[in-house]
Amino acid sequence: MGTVMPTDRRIMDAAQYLMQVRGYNAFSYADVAAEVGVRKATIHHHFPTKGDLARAVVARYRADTRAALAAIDRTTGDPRCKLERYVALYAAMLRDGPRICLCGLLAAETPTLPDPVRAEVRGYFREHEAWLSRVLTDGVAAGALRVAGHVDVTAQLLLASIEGAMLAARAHGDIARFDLVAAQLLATVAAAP
Amino acid sequence: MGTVMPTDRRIMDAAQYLMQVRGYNAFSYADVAAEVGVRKATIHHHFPTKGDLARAVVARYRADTRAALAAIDRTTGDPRCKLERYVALYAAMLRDGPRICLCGLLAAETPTLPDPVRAEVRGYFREHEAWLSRVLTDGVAAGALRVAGHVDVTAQLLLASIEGAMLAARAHGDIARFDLVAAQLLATVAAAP
DNA sequence: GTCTATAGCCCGATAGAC
DNA sequence: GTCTATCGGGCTATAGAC
Repeated sequence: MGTVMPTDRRIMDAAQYLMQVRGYNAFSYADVAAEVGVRKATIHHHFPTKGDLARAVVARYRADTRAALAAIDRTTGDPRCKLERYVALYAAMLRDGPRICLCGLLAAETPTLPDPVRAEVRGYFREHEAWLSRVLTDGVAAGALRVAGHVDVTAQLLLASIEGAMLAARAHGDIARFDLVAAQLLATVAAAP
Repeated sequence: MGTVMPTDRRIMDAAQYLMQVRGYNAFSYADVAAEVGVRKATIHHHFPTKGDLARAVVARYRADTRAALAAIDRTTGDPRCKLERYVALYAAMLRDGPRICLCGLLAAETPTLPDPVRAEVRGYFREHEAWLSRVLTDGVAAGALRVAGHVDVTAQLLLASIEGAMLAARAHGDIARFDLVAAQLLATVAAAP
């Protein structure tokens, strides 16, 4: 039957959840240990320092979302459809508990992060902006999208607005706001021609 | 000659700076005390708990920005000019040290905030969205602005995008990105007719 | 209103038995 | 690889002298 999930994966799952809810500075080894059902020392065995744990979690998060982008590319060729699926990734996250984008939250905490974690977060932003930029470029070339201004800046605007919309939804305690704002964003910034 | 600034104001100034850099969960009474040049007990005398201090700081921040919005309304009647000045408020904050919008950062930390602080942050978002909504409504009525879709949602989009652009600038360690993205935002979402 | 001193707790991290 | 036990330190908050 189903294989038991290894301890280091269960630790990362718990740590990711806690970080998406509370951020880097407000979760502890004790929190993770309680969630997983092991002792703090066990976590230190797998991830010696808190920075090590956070770095591993963000690196896996990047890899997971990279795979999600590849899946989108494989599934559809329509640029507007790609952007809608991209937004849907974040909407699903919001709907599944009080979580927001891990890298959006960590971006806010940038000045307090260990250097390796900061580097991973920066990589996330670069990577997603590059993917969005490519989708926009293809869409414009194919005549499927209308973009005003530079494509690269528009890609940055898309990511920033999505991250900001998650923040605002959290501030209001109203997840539905994200869907409304994101829909308006796509309609305005990457409009049909 | 110049009056000496009262201790409680100096405490709030230091606390606000630290909160805009590190957030609620990563600043301490010891940090504030060191910055102000008093002992921790002195801060507890003026603000008994950390939640009291944070609430007072956010309430003052709201009042300050409310005054800034009123100043914009007094200075110009042109809606596009108002929006540009609004963005300039945030750009000035970013340029003046590693700070971002206090309420954007606290929004990310929402689940860990004391209730009164959370309420103040929520009030900030409501208030600014309402002001933006009014500017957009006036601009559309006067034929000075072109807004696609609902005005209220567009106002929410504007605020969310600005907050998100500050996050992205922080993640990249590149303040200049904010100005580019914000300019593109205004040109696209609240375009000239 | 500011200070010294300290309580009581939680933190990240380590040592060493099993 | 997981445990018990603990270290050293920072945290919020309080008591009480001046």
